[in-house]
Amino acid sequence: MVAGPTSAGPGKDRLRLWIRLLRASRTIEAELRERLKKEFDTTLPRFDVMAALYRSPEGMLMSDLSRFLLVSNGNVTGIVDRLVSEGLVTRARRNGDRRTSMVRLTEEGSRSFAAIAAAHESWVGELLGNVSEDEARRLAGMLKSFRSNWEGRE
Amino acid sequence: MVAGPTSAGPGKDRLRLWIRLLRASRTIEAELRERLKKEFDTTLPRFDVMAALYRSPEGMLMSDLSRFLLVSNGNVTGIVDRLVSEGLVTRARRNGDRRTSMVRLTEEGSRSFAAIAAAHESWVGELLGNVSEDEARRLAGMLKSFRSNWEGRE
DNA sequence: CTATGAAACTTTAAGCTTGAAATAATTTCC
DNA sequence: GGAAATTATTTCAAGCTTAAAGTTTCATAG
Repeated sequence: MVAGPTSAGPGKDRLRLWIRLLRASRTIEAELRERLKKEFDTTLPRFDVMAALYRSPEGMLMSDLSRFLLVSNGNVTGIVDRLVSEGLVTRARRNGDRRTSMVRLTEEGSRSFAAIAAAHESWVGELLGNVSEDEARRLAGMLKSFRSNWEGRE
Repeated sequence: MVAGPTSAGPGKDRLRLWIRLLRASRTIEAELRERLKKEFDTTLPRFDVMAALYRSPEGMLMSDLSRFLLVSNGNVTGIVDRLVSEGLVTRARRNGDRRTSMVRLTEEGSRSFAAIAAAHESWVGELLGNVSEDEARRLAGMLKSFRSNWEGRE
C-alpha cells in the first residue's frame, strides 16, 4: 500500500495521491507513536480513546467510541480494559440499560490527557512545520470535502 | 488520533490537517482492506509486500522491504513467512552473504499480484472519485514536498 | 406474559505491529 | 589470524486490529 503505481495510464494521479497520503500519514503516525511511548509510556490507541472521552465529559458508550474512532467494537473493549486497569478511565453502569456502560475519564485520566495533548499538539506542529498555515488550511479543506463525500456511504 | 483539536489557538490548522489526513487514510484503508479480504482473500500488508517485489524482479532483501514499506524488520519476517507458505514468494539464499536472502515473487505470486493490483487501482480511482484529477495532482504535489522534507531526517 | 428479534457488548482466533533481545555472518582493526 | 564491532535477520512478548461468534439485556408483537 506504500509502493508506487505499477503502470502508467488513467487513474494514475489518484493512485499516486493515495500512496502519498498513506506514506505521509504512516511517517507522522510512526513518529508520534514513538514519542508517546518514550515521553509518556502510552500508545496511540490509548491516546485516541482518551481524546474522545476528553471532549465528552458526560461519557461515551463503547459503541460511540468505536464509531467515532473508526475502529471495531472488540478493539475498543481491549483498549478500555487496559485504561481501566491503569486507573485512567471508568465504566459506569447505567440504570436505564444494563447492556451499556458510560465510559469516562477519571480525574487522573483527565489530568494525564491534558499534559499529553499539549505535547502532542506541539509535535504535530513541528512535524508539519514545512506546511505553511495557509497551505494547511487549503489541504484540510480538500480533505474535508473528500471525507464528507464519503462518510456513511453504504 | 482521530479526534479534533481540544482547544483553540495557534498550531490549530496543522493539527486539524493532521486529523483530517489520518481520518481520510483510515477510511480508505479500511475499505481497501475489506475488499482485498472479500475479493481476493488477502490482506493489505501482503499486498504491500507483493507490490514492492513486483517492482523489483531481481528481488529484495528483507531490510530493503522493511525500509521501503516503513515497517519494522520483525514485521516483514512474519508477512514473508506467510507469503512463502502460500507459494507466492521465495527466499533465495545468496552466495555472497549468507546472512541475507533475496525475496522474490514466484510465477504464481506475480500472476496473482497483477490481478489484484488492477482491481486495487480501480478501487482507489473509485474511492477518490470525488477528487478531480487536477486536485489530485495538486494535493499529491503538496504531500510530496512535505514528505521529502521529512524523510531520512534523524 | 412470553417468544422472537434486535441491540450492546465481549470473546475468540488469526494476523499485524513494534521494540528489544538473540543469532548468525561479515567486516574491521590490531 | 583473531577479537571486537557491525550488519542482517529472526524471535519474542505485548499490544493492536478485525471479523465472526457468543452473551446478556432490552423491545415488541402476539
